[in-house]
Amino acid sequence: MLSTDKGSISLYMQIKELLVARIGRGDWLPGDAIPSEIQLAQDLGVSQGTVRKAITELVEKNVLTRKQGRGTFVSTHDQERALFHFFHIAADDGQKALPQSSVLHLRRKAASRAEAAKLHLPGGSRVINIERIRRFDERPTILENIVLPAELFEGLGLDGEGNLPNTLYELYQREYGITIHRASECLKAVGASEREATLLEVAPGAALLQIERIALTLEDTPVELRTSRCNTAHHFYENTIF
Amino acid sequence: MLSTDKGSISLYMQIKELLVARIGRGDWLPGDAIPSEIQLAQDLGVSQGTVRKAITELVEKNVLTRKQGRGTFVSTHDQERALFHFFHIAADDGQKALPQSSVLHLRRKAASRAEAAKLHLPGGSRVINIERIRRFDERPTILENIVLPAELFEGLGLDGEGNLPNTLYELYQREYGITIHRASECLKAVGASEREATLLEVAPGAALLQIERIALTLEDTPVELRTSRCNTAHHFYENTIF
DNA sequence: AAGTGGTCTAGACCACGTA
DNA sequence: ACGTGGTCTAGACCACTTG
Repeated sequence: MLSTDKGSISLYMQIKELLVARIGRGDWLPGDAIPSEIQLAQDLGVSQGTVRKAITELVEKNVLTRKQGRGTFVSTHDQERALFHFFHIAADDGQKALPQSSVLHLRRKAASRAEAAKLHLPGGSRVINIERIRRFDERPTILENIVLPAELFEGLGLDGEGNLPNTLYELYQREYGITIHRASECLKAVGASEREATLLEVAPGAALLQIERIALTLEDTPVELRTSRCNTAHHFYENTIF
Repeated sequence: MLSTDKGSISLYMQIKELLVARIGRGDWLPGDAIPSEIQLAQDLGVSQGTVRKAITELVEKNVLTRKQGRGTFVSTHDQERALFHFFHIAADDGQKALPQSSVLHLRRKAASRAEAAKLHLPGGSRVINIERIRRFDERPTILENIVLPAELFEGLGLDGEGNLPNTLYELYQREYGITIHRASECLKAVGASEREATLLEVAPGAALLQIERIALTLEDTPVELRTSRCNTAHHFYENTIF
């Protein structure tokens, strides 16, 4: 099981990988408690400190959550996490709230070459394409275009298009067992097209903030492409550099 | 020195604060080695593991850098750090390089009300204002407007305006003992003014990416305001969410 | 009271860099 | 050879949550 050979990687690293593998395999679902540190230490034949070090690094990566006196749990995608971890738009007064979403269309299609490449799919794979508009206080502010591998999200949206929840990442996790752990975003300033201008109620050519996100699972598999175009007249994208 | 009372915070936290205080005070300068873990443990009357835990958290915060077999050092602002930690603009082909900078003007003035508030200065304090343009391959791409408290950066730029290095954070650290540890950025898309359009060689009203940064020291004191307006026709702002 | 994570110790041995 | 950080152990006690 665990290797203590001279050339092998450290025990706590092996334990980390083992835990990640078991979570990825679904042994423990988001929200479940994993065995206690002492229990794991006995099972694996190492000391508690070694298990603890492995768990500590997974807590730092947001994979696990410790609760003193209760146990260690697989992290979930609650509203909190969606809001503070993956949603970076705030109002000019500093207030942060999730906007209301309404779906403009939801359809299946063949992936474009660029989409297939970014999602690591074979050329011509089927994808689900969602376009939705997000409003703060009734004011349309963000236009989102989302692309998902159809294979991974089978049946999504087939029960009526408008039935999607506001926080999609909760849905991915609950219904499809897919947990988004990382994302990389590319931001540009672009001019609004005629259609975008109409939908976002701005002048054609007005400056919009474009955010291209690739969302990844724990194993770094890309599973969602999301392009947002955002009217930043009364909102901004915030980023903290540590 | 260290308190082991019941109500007090944990030993390793106290050690962390002590180390931060000594670094802030200049006991060890950036690039210096701090005493070894064993040495510190003896001095403080705790075990190596406790010192180690304190140091580990400071390494994660980029305050210290460990080098196996050599020691633990106060982090420095080398080019690497400037490039990968605080500079988030990359070319469309993914290449990342620091642009060349040229100063448009450097002057002293009274802080505006907003500037004073953001820098936590008393109203009407003197500030240094730098405007510079940054070019990738001769193409003007970023217009930067920088505001610094004059008190902290005495004498900056008085030896000829154009003499500033490309990576200012290195200068702040080397010449003024000020190390930038954190920054918070607010991004918007804005239309180019006439002047900006001329300088950046774009059409007036063209969409520019505006980045407002507040840079902070280890003690979370704001010491620099930087507003960048960036032509994102061939570049983008990248952000990774963990 | 029992079980969990959180802190801390004292010591062992390994891997690495320097002299 | 020596000193540094890096890993690991076995055990202690504390703080918190739950039955």
